[in-house]
Parts: sequence; structure tokens; C-alpha cells
Amino acid sequence: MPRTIGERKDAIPALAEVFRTHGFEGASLSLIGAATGLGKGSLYNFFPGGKEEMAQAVLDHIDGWFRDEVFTPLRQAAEPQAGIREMFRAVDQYFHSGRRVCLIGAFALADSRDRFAACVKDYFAEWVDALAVALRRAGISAAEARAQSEDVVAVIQGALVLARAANDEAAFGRIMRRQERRLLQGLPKA
Amino acid sequence: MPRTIGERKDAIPALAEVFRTHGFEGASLSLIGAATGLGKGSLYNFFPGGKEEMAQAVLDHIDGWFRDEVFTPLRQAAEPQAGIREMFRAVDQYFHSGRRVCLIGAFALADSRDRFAACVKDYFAEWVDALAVALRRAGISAAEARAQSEDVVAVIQGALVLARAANDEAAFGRIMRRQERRLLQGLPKA
DNA sequence: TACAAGATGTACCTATCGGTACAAACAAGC
DNA sequence: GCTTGTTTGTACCGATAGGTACATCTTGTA
Repeated sequence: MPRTIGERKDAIPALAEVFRTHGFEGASLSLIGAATGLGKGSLYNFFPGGKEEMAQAVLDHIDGWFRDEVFTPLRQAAEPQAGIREMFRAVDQYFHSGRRVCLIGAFALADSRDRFAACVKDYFAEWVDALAVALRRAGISAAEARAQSEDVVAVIQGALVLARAANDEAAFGRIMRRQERRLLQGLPKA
Repeated sequence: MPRTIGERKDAIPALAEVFRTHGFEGASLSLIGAATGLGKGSLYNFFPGGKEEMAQAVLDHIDGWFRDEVFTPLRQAAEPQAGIREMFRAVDQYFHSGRRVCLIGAFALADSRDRFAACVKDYFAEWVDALAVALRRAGISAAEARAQSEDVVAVIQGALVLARAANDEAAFGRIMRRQERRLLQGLPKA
């Protein structure tokens, strides 16, 4: 009979780290094996589709995390302001204050974009949309909310680029804090 | 006797395109050969250091372009406002309105960052610094100028990520135009 | 304890990787 | 037309890529 524990899941954090560090092409099976502690046998047992299925599993996991921790709070928080604050908090935590890179952002820039196009596209579309919902609920017009959301999601991605380029984690926090302040101060009725 | 024309230079645009499209690891010598129309013989004749030297040459070329077309205008324009407008114009042109990706940004996110750390770091540092100079000359305090510059450079990089993720070039233009407006309207004496 | 099904290590496959060696083709100056 | 140095194509190298085959453990259940 099969094991009750899905070991597949346990490999995902390590897989995510490898893909984040080396990209899709750069993440060789030997690196993946070293990072997860699994041999090819196990790897191809859990992910018969090979590297592509591994990456897809990681993307799905990231997607789920953001849905639960960021998008849903943004859409459903009793106070939209609280949802927005929660977004900045969760994002700062997730990206380890800029020391960690956004895998989906990195995939978007590389030619992995085409391979995982739907996933990459949906992730950002959902993020922008969820933030726009919060802003609209906070009293901003639909058009203005979309514009602000697009800008904020963009600046977060850019902050990750800058922080990593300069090897200066502090930069990420600085940019994030300014955006949060700007966004919340721009809302009506304080 | 040697040829007077340095053919090496002529290969750089094609090289840049390959690295932009496939990243450093993904740009195989066969792809490079196909893109440039050069065989290994020529390639290693012009770039004895191999792929790494090719990428470095591309980075240097990009750096030079931005220095001439963006950083210097920002620092030296008679009217700082004009320098800023010129920055947005040149950047929009360079990135083909969001259809093209920033190679240095992509390198920053990948592990190519370590290989070309100095170049990657300087590029963004110079950009932020040059923009801050323009803002200061336009009458903004040093601290505020640095903050605004960081935010704007970040949002440009993020806009490239978003545009490519959504496969929506228009997004880049939208974000850029909003930033330009916000930046110029925030300056004293109109 | 025996069995079935999942989990794992190892050996092996072909293709391609980045890089080297080198001889032939080429161009320019005398 | 010869010489000199550059530019090229081609053959080749060891290493590693992603992936498959399969025999051997493990493990939960009866």
C-alpha cells in the first residue's frame, strides 16, 4: 500500500530554492539532487515529467502561498487598509527582506516565460487585481486603483532587482516602506 | 596586416539579443553562432575568453550606451527637467516600449549576478545617482532625491517584468508615463 | 510473515555543452 | 607573387546535460 505522507511536497521548498538561485536552465539535475537530498530515482518517481514538472509544482506552490497570504487578505480584509498593510508585511517576509528573489519575476524575464506563460501571467494579473480591489474598497476610483496597483506591484519587483544588484538588502525595505506610506496616505478619510 | 575594421564590435548587438533572450547559461554557443552568423573559429578569435568575455563586452556596451544617452543628460542637461524627460524617452526607446528586457536586470536576478557583480552593481548605482543629481538640481533635498530616484529606477525594472509577464507591451508605457508625470509634478516651481 | 506498491540507487543512453587545435582561406604591403 | 598575420571552418575533446531502465530496498497491510 502507498505511504500516507506525500513526500513530493517535502521536496518543494528545496526545489524552489534551487530554481530561484540558478534559474530553470541553470538548475541541473545534479544540483537539484544535492539540494533536495534525493537521487534521480526518487525525483522521477515524484515528478515523472522531469524538471518541467518540478518547476511547475514550485510555481503552483508559490501561487497558492500568495493566494492565501496576500491576495485573499487584500480582497476580503474587513478593513482594506489592514489588507494592504498585511500585503507589505507578508511580501517582506516572503522575500526575506530582499535577500530572496521572486522566482516568477525571474522566469518572466528569462525564456522560461514561454514555458510557464499561463502561470507567470496569472500570478501578476491576480496580484494587481487583488490590490486594485482593496484600493477600490478604500474609496478610490476603479481606474485610479488599477493604475496604483500596477505601479506598486512593479516597484516591488523592481526593488528585488535593485536589492540583488546592489547586494544591499536594506534597499528593498526602504523602497517597500515608502510605497506603503505613499499608498496609505493617498487614501480618502485617512 | 590587421584589418582596420574591428569586426568584434559588429557582433555585439546580436550577442546582446541572444543573452537577453536566453540568459547567460541558456545562450549556448550554437545559439550564439546562429544569431551572429559566426562560427566558433571567429567567435573565439574575437573573444578569446569565450562566453564570459562575450557577455562582458555586451555589458560594457550597454553601460556605455546608458552613460551617453541617459546618465550624462541627467547630470548635465541645462534644464534638469529636460534631462529627466530625455531619460524616459531614451529608456522607452531602448526597451522597445517594453518588448525588450533589461539584460542587466535579468542578470541581477540570476546567478550570473555573481559573475558580473561589479558591472551589475555599478549600472544601477550610476542610474540612481544620475537621476538623484537631476532631482537635486531641480530643487529637491538630497535625501528626497535619492529616495525618489531609487523608486523610479525600481519601478522601471519592475515595469519590464510586468510587461513581459503579461505579454502586454502597453503596460510598460502606462507605468512609465505615470512615473514621469508624478516625478515632474513633484518638482518645485513647476 | 508474506505480499504488493511505492521509494530509491545505479548503470547507462544520446545529445549537447563550452572549449581547443589546426589547417585552409583570406587580405594587405612590399 | 610572395610573405605575414588574421579570419574562418572543421574535427575533435572531456564533461555534463536530461532522461530511462531496472533491480533492489522499504513499508504498510492483511
